Amino acid sequence: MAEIARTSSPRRDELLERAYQYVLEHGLADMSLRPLAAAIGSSPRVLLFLFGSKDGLVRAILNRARSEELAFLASAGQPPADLPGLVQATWRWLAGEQHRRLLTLWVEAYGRSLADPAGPWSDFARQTVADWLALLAAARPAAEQPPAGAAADVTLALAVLRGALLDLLATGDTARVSAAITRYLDCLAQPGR
Amino acid sequence: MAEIARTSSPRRDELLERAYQYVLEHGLADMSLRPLAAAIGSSPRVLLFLFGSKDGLVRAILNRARSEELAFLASAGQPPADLPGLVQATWRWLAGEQHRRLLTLWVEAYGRSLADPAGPWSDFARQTVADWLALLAAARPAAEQPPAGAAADVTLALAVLRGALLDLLATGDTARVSAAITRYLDCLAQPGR
DNA sequence: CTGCCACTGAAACGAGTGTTTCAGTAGACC
DNA sequence: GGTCTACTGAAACACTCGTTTCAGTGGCAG
Repeated sequence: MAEIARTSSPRRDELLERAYQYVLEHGLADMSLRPLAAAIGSSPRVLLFLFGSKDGLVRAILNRARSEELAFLASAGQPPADLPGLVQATWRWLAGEQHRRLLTLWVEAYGRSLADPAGPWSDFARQTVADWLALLAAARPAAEQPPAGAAADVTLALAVLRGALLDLLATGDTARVSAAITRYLDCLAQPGR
Repeated sequence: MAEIARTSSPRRDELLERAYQYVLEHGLADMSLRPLAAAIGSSPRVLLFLFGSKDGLVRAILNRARSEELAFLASAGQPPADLPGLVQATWRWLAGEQHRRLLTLWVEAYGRSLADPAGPWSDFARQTVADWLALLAAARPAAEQPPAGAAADVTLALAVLRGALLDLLATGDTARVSAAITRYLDCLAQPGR
């Protein structure tokens, strides 16, 4: 009979946190229960008991990752800023060394989510696009900016940030990529349309 | 005794092409030899004989995908254009429905390559960044453009294209994402610095 | 003491994995 | 005909996988 996932419990929270750290270190792709359980001081039996199935565990880990992202988004939006300000703050966060592994996991999950629309990843990609667009769309509009074309501006800002992130994660060349962001901000600062 | 990979042969080329098509359809992540072999009219025995190992097969498939990308890059650079022209041509290619599956595979491989620097993917991410930067860097410079800052311009152009691609693959919203590209091109057309 | 509860250990199940062993077959070249 | 090369089929090997079964812990409430 299939195990039913516990919705929450101290032990579950603790093991989820450790599993999350383990996945940040080793990647999601070839994670499997026995090595993971051994590394975090548990057993496959218990993981299945607490999360229902491996897919349930993966979903929980992905949600854990997303919550870290959402925490930043909330803090970034808090003193309301205009679009350039948000882009700058977001890039500072994305480029931080301490977020490399989270963001690598993010790209991995994004890729799998696109390639395999079933599975525990399913809506991961669409969901994070929505999360980020929501943050940037909340930007305080510049005075002379007409609302028409705002969607394009926000989409462009998101594209710049994500594209730069891909480059940074592959090459580690912070200087070059940050210069590109600066160039984009110059562009935003231009007057007219 | 380990099988040695054939470097090339008619049969190998034929099976590689079919395996590539199969992977475009089903993704790389949970590809395995027996189902693949059955689908393309072969057997695990033969795939191992021709490609040496599963990793060898994956490497061959990834190279096959890269060669499709390189073919476009070569054609795109051929009548030398300036940066906006290249961006426009590249976006037309990226946004084409017929390239969706190739590009999805591309993102999946990119993610795995970042998460697992060993394995058959190893340098996939770094390599494609280099491929694309090379194309864009070959852009005919605008007359008044100083060479300083060219690297930033090229990196920004690449980031815009890749970020837009991520968005497009997840949402399928061609209109919104293409509008963002247009907005970027407007930006490029601005005079000054 | 008796239930109940969240949690755990050991072992097995059945299926699927990449890979190897052995034994071929079809065709070209001498 | 004989030999060589390219390719192939069937079966086994030695795993690992997610999951299940069964049999327990220790602690806390009544």
